[in-house]
Amino acid sequence: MSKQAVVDALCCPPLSERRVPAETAAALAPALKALGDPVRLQLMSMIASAEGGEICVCDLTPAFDLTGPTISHHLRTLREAGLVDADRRGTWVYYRARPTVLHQLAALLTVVPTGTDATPAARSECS
Amino acid sequence: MSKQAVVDALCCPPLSERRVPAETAAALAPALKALGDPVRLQLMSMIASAEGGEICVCDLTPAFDLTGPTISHHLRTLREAGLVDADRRGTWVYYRARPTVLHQLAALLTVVPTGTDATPAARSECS
DNA sequence: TGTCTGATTCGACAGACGTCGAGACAGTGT
DNA sequence: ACACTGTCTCGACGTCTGTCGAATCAGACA
Repeated sequence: MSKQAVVDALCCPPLSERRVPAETAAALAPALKALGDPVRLQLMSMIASAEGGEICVCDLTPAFDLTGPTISHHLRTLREAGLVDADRRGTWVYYRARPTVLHQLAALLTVVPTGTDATPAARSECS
Repeated sequence: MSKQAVVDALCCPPLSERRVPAETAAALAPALKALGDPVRLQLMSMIASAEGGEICVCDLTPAFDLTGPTISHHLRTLREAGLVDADRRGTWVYYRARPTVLHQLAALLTVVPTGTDATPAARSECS
């Protein structure tokens, strides 16, 4: 995952503070795109809000009116966007959120009060 | 724009605090999808960070290696997602950011420290 | 080993998306 | 009225996406 490495290396000036450079846009857009589907947004939320920090695919699949392969496809998309991580434990596969990219997106979308001045309060911590 | 009304009416429990309901996901996903393209992410940033709060299409178009119609198409997508507003003033058309949806997205993507507890500091103001 | 269950991959299909060129529309200025 | 400039709409194109059923892979357990 070389793209993942790029995402990890970038950091988070709010979108409304200065123009986001092409490379940052290219690196972060795939994560936004991955969350830009209602099913994946719910999946992401279920994973991120899961008790114990992880959730089994077997709990994810029945929550939607979709087939197993389709859910699997959406989970793969989230995985490739660097938003979640999976690991198999015995028969079941568990998914866990990766907060790093989520942090970056939240910081990017933070709106500073007025157009041009830099407000430090708007900056969330970033690796 | 009935979808826009829905977006405006919704509000912002962080994605990682509790599972986002299907209706919220359906309402917010289009905005994330709209930002999930590198060109549109840069356009959004240029608009949101513009001096005076607005920017002319004639300043947007030459910043990309794309034709006018293509930029126009992307701007329409942002407009339909409720992220920007346009108005024509004489020959030129100016675009302005709508912070409401951006606020909601930032709040949604905010990651609360540990899986289950609600942290009030993570909540940004929301109309 | 064989079989069963859970999850992923593969192949296919309809629909959506990003891009372009050509044409239409809106305002300005002659 | 006419021409010019800036922006948008339309139609077309190849590509990507979401979905499914069928097949495959990974472990568990007889």
